[in-house]
Amino acid sequence: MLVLARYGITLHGLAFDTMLGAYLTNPGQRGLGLKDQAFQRLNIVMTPISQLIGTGSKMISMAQVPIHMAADYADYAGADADMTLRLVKPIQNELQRHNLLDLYNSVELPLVPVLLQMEMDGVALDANFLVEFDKKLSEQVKALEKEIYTAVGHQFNINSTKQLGEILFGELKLPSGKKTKTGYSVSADVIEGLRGKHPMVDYLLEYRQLTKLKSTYVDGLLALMDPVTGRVHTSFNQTVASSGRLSSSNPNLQNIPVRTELGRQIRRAFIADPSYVLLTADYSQFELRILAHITHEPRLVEAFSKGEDIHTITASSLFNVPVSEVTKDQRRLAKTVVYAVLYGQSAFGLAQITGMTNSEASEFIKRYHETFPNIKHYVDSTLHQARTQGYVNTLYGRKRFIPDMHSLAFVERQALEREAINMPIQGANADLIKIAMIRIQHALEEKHMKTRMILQVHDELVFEVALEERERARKLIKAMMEGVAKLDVPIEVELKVGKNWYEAEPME
DNA sequence: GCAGTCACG
DNA sequence: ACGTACGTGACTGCG
Repeated sequence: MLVLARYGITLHGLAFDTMLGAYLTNPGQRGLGLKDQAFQRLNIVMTPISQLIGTGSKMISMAQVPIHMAADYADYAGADADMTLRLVKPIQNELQRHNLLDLYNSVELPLVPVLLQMEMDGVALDANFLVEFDKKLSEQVKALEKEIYTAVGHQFNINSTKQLGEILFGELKLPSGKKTKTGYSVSADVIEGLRGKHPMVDYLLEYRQLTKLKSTYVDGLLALMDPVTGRVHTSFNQTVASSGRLSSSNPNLQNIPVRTELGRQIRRAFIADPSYVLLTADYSQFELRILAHITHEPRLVEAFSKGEDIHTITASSLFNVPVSEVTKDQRRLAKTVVYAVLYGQSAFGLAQITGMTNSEASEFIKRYHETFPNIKHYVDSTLHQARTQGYVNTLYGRKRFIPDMHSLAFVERQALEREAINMPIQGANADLIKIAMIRIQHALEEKHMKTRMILQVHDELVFEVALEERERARKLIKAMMEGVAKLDVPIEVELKVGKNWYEAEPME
């Protein structure tokens, strides 16, 4: 559809997509492409495209194909069409057996043209800002390199984990901690523990942050920007994530920095066209609301229904203090505990990321389960389903298959159990936002509005809103996102608006 | 092409 | 004693 669109052809009436169908029957599986499916379902070995156009640096495009090979290409193209058609029935049948036809017909297939439009529209970037930011980062990186070399006494490749490990733990004899398969771990949490032990440590952490920003975000985005339109066009991948989420690539616009102030500056580069503004719409604590709905956990349902701050309530319970006396730190810790327990993290893991002791962590987890007893029941029944039926599913019937865990070692079994616990929640989140996206884009089209939906970041949608449509768009988006389904708890959406993604401020 | 690291929800 | 929260993608080094 994208290729045809480049030549002004709009494909209507998309009837079936074998890749999407195969994805729903087993979203954890690799090999959903035509060649793999033909082999799996029809036992036919198809010619790989690499046999015709080569691989790597020697790869050619269709336009460079020598004419004497035209017949081979005709065969190749014919096989693609033929096998695609032959796959439809078997995949349809399997969707039906798994009760996935509804999800397929009312969510995944209608989402295709929605994503297509988002990819084609793209997002406007402020190239001048990125170039200026790049200069600042380059200068700072250079200065940090110098400081690091001086502190160590000689030059080396700071980006090489091997060289860095040898210097930190060999040459400088700093206390080494974690190991990887190939040597010392030099990840940020390890380096963090070395603060104050050597002057290069602080420089190194800052160097890491700045080079990450420069290479992945500043240089990466500039390289992928269309120089004529000034926009970047991501790909939204619909058959990658085993939970039912989308993913984004080339560039990945679902991991633009937000957590640190410096990183967050990158969001200034994401702008709206003149006479437009950016509007972001975030589902507030969506996964927890879904958990409350699935488990009917009274304390959770009550808190959400009353519009209370869920993390403050949890903190009050965990620390046994009145709601009014919960500190910021307690609230933050409560939030960490909630997500840790929700996804099955161990006391050890919780202790690692929070800095508390193992016994404190296990005490928190215990109190959490006492406060919200239905959550334990959800975990137990989900694991039971995974073991007896071999799959878990979302409210909308999306399935993820969980292999038999019987004979597995403890660690592998635990990992699969956590995947099973997480999927119905993360997957329901994905189902719901997909439905909202379809409805919103249809409404925008129907009303002939200029506003366009341009990004999805798992529980957030970003729009480029025509100035004169601001109020209409706000109401429409809020109503459709919050009304996407009727749950046991209210669904709340927070809207922000601004001339760029960084400056977006609360509406209303 | 793998491993390590780090960015996001 | 071990290894330790789910789901992604991009960049760099290195063999």
